[in-house]
Amino acid sequence: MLSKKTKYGLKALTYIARSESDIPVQVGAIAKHEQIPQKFLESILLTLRKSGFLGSKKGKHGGYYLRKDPKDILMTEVMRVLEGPIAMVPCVSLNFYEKCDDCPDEDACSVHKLMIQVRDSTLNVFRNTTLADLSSK
Amino acid sequence: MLSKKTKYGLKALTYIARSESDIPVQVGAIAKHEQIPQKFLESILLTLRKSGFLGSKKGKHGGYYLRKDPKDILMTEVMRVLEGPIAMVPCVSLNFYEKCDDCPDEDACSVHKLMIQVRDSTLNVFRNTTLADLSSK
DNA sequence: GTAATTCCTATTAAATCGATAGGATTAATA
DNA sequence: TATTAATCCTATCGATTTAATAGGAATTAC
Repeated sequence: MLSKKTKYGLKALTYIARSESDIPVQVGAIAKHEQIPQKFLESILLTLRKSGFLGSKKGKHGGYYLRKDPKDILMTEVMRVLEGPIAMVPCVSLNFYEKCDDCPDEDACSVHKLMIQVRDSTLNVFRNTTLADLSSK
Repeated sequence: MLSKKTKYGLKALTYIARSESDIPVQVGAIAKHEQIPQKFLESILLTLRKSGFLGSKKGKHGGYYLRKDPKDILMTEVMRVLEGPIAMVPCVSLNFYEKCDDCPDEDACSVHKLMIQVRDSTLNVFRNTTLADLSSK
């Protein structure tokens, strides 16, 4: 299941990308239009800022803005920050690899083989989708 | 993340498929060879039996056996029984559809669009993989 | 200096997951 | 028929994760 965090994060990024104006977008506005609990959204945007997708301006008339062109923001990057590993099992993860406790031989493991395929097909989607694709109608 | 339940279930099915003999395979044997807690595995095999993948024989010399040829057991079916919906969000699920509470218009939702693509690419893998593929070395 | 906003940390309630416990039922076989 | 060995069934538990809330500190526009 996709976490609410990721869902909200993607919606917020899309919202900001669609706004296009120079003035920063406020959390309150996003929360209202996308029906997201404001305090929860605050923490999500904070993560997105700390990982370099967003910039922020504090104080009155503050808010968030994109630090890169939407077409340069890949879903692989966003998903890894919000949702974590793209792979369904750590033993096939490219960025978060961990060996299985059980499983003496990965190459003989049927689950391993299957999950590599799933990982690759999902990666293929995320690698070929940018925030610009999401925010175009 | 893939649940342990699914992981163990897939390993168990593979183990049974590889055994090939006519005598039923016992939970204890699977648990031992695949390093799965036996009581947990019992409950998983029970689900797989109730959903028609496995048959069982009770009492001494009892155990589990496949009810279909491995090449006729699709990953789509197995995954739905063990892991639940293949889609990452209910609003793009073919078999477990639910409308989002928020999201007035699915077609305008960026998450929706993305998750349809992920669902389709994952489905493509599961539809083209059978237990026979998993159990072949 | 006041109002509005982001920033930060901690906490909580609920749900899910992985595993365990304890026996009831069934069947082979000595 | 008694014993043993296996599946079957229900309930429960502890740990983890998730989604959300709380409360204020820091910063900035005006």
